Amino acid sequence: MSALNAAQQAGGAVADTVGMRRGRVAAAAGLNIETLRYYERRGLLAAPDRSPGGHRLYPPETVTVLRVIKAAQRLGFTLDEVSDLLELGRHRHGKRIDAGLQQRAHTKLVEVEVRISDLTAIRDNLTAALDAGCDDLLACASSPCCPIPFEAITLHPDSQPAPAANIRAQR
Amino acid sequence: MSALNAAQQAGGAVADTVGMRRGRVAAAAGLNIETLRYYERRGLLAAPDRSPGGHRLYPPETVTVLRVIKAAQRLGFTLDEVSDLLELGRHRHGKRIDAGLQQRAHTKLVEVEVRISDLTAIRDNLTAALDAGCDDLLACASSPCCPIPFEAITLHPDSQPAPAANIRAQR
DNA sequence: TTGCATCTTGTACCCGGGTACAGGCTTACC
DNA sequence: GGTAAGCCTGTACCCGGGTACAAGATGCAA
Repeated sequence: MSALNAAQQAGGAVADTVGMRRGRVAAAAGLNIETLRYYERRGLLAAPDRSPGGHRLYPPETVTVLRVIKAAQRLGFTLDEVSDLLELGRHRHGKRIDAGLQQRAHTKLVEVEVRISDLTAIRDNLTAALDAGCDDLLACASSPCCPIPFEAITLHPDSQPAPAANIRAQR
Repeated sequence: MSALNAAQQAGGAVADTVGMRRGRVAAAAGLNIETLRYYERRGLLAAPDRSPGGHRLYPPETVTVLRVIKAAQRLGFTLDEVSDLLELGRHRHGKRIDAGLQQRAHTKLVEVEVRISDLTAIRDNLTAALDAGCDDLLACASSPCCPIPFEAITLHPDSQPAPAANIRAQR
């Protein structure tokens, strides 16, 4: 990278190859500018070269890296996991020691499937409550004919998943 | 509530009807003690009567209320929504002004269904990546044969859901 | 009456994933 | 060479749902 940027600064003909500053990269990847600095702090994004005045100058591939990070997040990986995954990709070439992405994707797949079946159960309960015409949670809790499984829910707290059926807006 | 507790304190014969203290209620409902105080702060749990020394004395129904809160959370409602729902139940009796639980359950059901279809898409992508033998995210991003839809993911950030495929342990 | 469990309060911290802001410096363009 | 946009740093704050802790008071049983 630094060799590349040095060459670019020496013979910089095309604007894009000199290096992009934060704002441009963020706009190209559809992210908030601050997010770049945040990813750098978290170790997801390598610290880029700097201009003589100290401004970050990113190579164009950075946009791809950011897209990959977002894609992996979409697949359910946390930023820590994404960080591992990228690191793994970097060191994998030549020596294939661990199972890497394949193995982790499989683990994640199982988690996602659990989450889906959990949400499906929730959906069924909501549907049942609608069909039964439930109108008051407190009344339901003491009515034997309400289909909401209050006991099942509170007596088996271990199976309690993230209460994340709620949708957050885009960030 | 306070009338009830006053009556209990006056004629208190059975131990349970005098009022339960935080620890007992929390244990009975399977919650951390601090959670009771937290729910009181959030307005989910009415402030109970106190002993002469200032200790909270909860009526036994409180355990049911807590179970209901947990059940509603499990159905995907946030604590703010649960709070509304309980309030709604309290004021609904006699005058049926708004659609209440039915309407909100329906709204929530739609949200849950969106979340399920979203997770299903994620699952399909993970499966496809496994089947294709993807090994390196960065390499995949520039390979036309990788099934992970990097563009779809990054070009339509509006459809981006909560990155909540990850499972948190029980709380 | 003593001793210990349980309670009281306020306040701070945890998680993950960012976002915002102030005060000063650099860069780009005219 | 002037001016505005953009960037630099550190630090604090946001969301939701809790959890932890310290110092002191109360409650209950032996």
